Amino acid sequence: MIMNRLPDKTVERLSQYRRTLNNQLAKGKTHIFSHEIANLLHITPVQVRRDIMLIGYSGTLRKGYDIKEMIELIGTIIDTDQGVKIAVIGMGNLGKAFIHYMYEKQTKLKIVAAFDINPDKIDKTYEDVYCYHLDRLEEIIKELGIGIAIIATPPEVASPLADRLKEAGIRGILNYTPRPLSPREGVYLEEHDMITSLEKVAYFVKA
Amino acid sequence: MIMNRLPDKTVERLSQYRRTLNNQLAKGKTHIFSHEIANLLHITPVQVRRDIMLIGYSGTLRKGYDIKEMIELIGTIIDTDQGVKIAVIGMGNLGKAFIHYMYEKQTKLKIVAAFDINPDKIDKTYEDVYCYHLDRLEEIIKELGIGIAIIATPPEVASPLADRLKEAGIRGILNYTPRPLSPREGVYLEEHDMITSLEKVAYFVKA
DNA sequence: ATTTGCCTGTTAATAGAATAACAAGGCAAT
DNA sequence: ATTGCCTTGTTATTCTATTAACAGGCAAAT
Ligand SMILES: NC(=O)c1ccc[n+]([C@@H]2O[C@H](COP(=O)([O-])OP(=O)(O)OC[C@H]3O[C@@H](n4cnc5c(N)ncnc54)[C@H](O)[C@@H]3O)[C@@H](O)[C@H]2O)c1
Ligand SMILES: NC(=O)c1ccc[n+]([C@@H]2O[C@H](COP(=O)([O-])OP(=O)(O)OC[C@H]3O[C@@H](n4cnc5c(N)ncnc54)[C@H](O)[C@@H]3O)[C@@H](O)[C@H]2O)c1
Repeated sequence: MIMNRLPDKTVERLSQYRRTLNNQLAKGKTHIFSHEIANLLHITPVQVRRDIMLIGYSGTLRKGYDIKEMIELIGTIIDTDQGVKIAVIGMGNLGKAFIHYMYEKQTKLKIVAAFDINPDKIDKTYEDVYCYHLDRLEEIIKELGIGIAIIATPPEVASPLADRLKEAGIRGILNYTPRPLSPREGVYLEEHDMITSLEKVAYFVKA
Repeated sequence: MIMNRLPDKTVERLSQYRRTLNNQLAKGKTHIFSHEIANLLHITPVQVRRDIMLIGYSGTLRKGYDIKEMIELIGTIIDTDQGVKIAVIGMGNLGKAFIHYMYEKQTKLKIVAAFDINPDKIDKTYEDVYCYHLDRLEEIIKELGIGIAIIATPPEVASPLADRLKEAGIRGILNYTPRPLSPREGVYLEEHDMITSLEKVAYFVKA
């Protein structure tokens, strides 16, 4: 199947569709209509159908979409076959929350290592994830074949860290530090900051 | 100043501009050019100028923008005078990370209460934030005048919780649960899920 | 057998956001 | 004073995303 680069937002929704579909499958459903998916995710049915069109899938006319097929198809699009290995840098509250969150999730994404500089955290295992000293960053990334890094360190170190990560061969960074990172050639970057979200909510609440 | 509803994305950036401007002010700068702001945030100068235009501010021609003035103006737009009070529901790793993050930040946004159902967490203070039993949710929201809630509980309880929050008079919800909430009349909703972000990164890394 | 109703798939229209283009102002150097 | 160079402010264009519109098809009801 020839697939042009999908729109950003469609990719985000595919991830959500899959999660929802998995839930429905677990409940014993085998087929689902676009408006059912839409209701579960609180978006419009048209948008669901449009996204499905973009990935080249087709439902059957009066039965809707085959849940299992669709889950698998989404898998071939957003997963890689071998799965993606992830590292968390900074084992504070936030880093731990992420590891806890990903623990025992059935996705192809797997947090396989954590890094810190605080001796209290190093060489300990938190929910199956081993924490290494930051000095070993490049070594472990190579050894385990880690592709994506989540930055959850204090803001000051985010930028130099991103440089090291790029050099070490990391292909994608998820930055939770409030310090925005400059895009680096060949490294996909995604950022999120709570204060920005909160101030946005506050603004629209005020109006 | 008559101000139409600002675009979503502009509001997000205003929050970031202010943070950056505060940093620069602390370094002793008094004026700043659009391209300097742009570099610090890794966006384009045009976009900075356009946003500034939308809020009706003007810089001086060869000196750029007066940092102090601009910080104040952004304040009048996204802050409310009395500040906004915030509650965190769910004092797990994530809830604690948020409280820690907001602690001692100089913004008008203030986390003033936490709620949980686990006796180990209740009636304790974490970084100046007191944790109440969920039973007292409505009472405390009214008493303290809380306007925004951050949901960091297990996913199952998110939806009923949102109903209670609405009834209690909450105007904005920031949902960090992977369960999408349906919009509720009169309550501004913002959501973020790490797995979606990760899968998005994974997709674009793969391509 | 025909009609009705309800889905899908796709194209067309609209809205929203980012980028490009450029006029105008003023400082600095000459 | 004139020229050249930056920088702002704003309008126009392009790009991206969402929503609307509708043709096509099948199943069930009449
Ligand atoms: N985006 C958001 O919504 C959000 C929310 C909360 C916190 N934050 C940010 O996330 C970051 C982490 O927050 P937290 O609450 O977990 O903080 P924390 O202080 O609990 O954890 C930081 C961890 O990073 C470690 N660390 C320090 N320097 C390091 C280095 N050079 N390399 C590797 N590890 C290092 C520390 O030892 C500590 O374990 C902070 O930058 C904070 O501002 C963001
Ligand atoms: N969006 C993200 O990026 C992200 C990341 C990590 C975790 N999460 C989600 O955030 C939530 C919290 O994660 P965590 O790691 O802090 O989990 P956690 O288990 O550490 O914390 C959950 C807390 O909620 C409390 N709680 C349970 N039921 C409650 C109720 N009815 N009312 C109030 N409090 C209640 C528990 O006592 C506990 O303290 C989970 O839903 C998790 O899936 C989201």
